[in-house]
Amino acid sequence: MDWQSDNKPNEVTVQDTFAPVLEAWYERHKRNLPWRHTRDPYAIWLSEVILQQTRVAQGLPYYERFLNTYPHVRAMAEADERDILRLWQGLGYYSRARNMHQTARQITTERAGKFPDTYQSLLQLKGIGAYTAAAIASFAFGERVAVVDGNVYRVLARVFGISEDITTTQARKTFATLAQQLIQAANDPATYNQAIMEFGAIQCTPVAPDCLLCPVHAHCVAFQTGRQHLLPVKSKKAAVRERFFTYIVLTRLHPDQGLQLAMRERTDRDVWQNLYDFYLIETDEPKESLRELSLPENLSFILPISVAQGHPVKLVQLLSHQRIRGWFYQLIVPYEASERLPDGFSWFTPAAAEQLPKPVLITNYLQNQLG
DNA sequence: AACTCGGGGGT
DNA sequence: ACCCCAGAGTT
Repeated sequence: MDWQSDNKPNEVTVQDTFAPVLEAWYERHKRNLPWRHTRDPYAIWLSEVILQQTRVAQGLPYYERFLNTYPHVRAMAEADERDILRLWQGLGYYSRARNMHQTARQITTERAGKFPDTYQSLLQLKGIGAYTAAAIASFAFGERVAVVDGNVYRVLARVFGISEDITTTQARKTFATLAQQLIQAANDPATYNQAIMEFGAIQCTPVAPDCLLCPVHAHCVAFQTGRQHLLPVKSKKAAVRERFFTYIVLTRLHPDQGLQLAMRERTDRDVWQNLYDFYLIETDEPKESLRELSLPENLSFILPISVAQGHPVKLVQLLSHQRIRGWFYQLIVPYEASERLPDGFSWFTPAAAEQLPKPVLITNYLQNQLG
């Protein structure tokens, strides 16, 4: 007997008991997380943006640093985007930080710092999609709107035996509709939303779910049919793209400030937008030396008069969708010629470079070279 | 609907 | 290796 079986009129169905059971489970098992002790929509919004596609353990220190640095939305609005990105450094998906900053400014200037307080109005803001709007609306304002995140897909797919491919638009509708039905029976919408996500994170885990101690296993289609490991169904992703980055690390010796590095902001519509790196030549094949490269015009002046420093440093950065192999050549530019840098580049001391937002690959290189 | 956007942790 | 993570924006 599963929870999809026929509902007779005037009979308590499992759809009525699912939410209260999870709420009860939550009160016994919930973790103590800082954003669960506030109803400040700003703090909740911040936590939700940080936690998009990010594990709690990874996001937690960022949440604390952001809230300390920018205690309210106006403080974030008044910050420089560069400092926001620097604080975000290492979290990935940097458009989250840019959109968050834009939304902070909009709320500060157009709404006098007051957050929208409904699901629909929250949805209008940059960086707030269906999940985040539901999370803020329920946690901060008590609206009865169901969150649907990766945990919810997994829990509902298993308990209700739904084998639709969760990457399809049709399946998203199926799960959203079911989730919205289930939250109707919740004692408290905010608690229920927290509960189902916590349940997915702790009990109904992707691998080796703890079914024997699960409070709903008697009604779980997946458990009753031994299909826990087969649900949810998710089509495979595209292969990882291989990229080859040759970095020309131009350096000079400033008479007063010592060593400096030439860096620039990445502005292309590509990975690491608005982060800083070095002069980059990308090739579609690995290049074993500088001689194999056809060097661009804007290096033709500076390169021949510069002095290469030994062997290149080789580092690999693995992203979810790309594998970037970086070869770093350090060159020392004669100080007399060092003002003629390619467009967009400026000189930074190591201390100044430290303050710039950078990809992890670049941070690792600087760490290796400068200690 | 398909693609793109990071980085880290678990198995 | 592969999978997943309190997803969203763009094409």
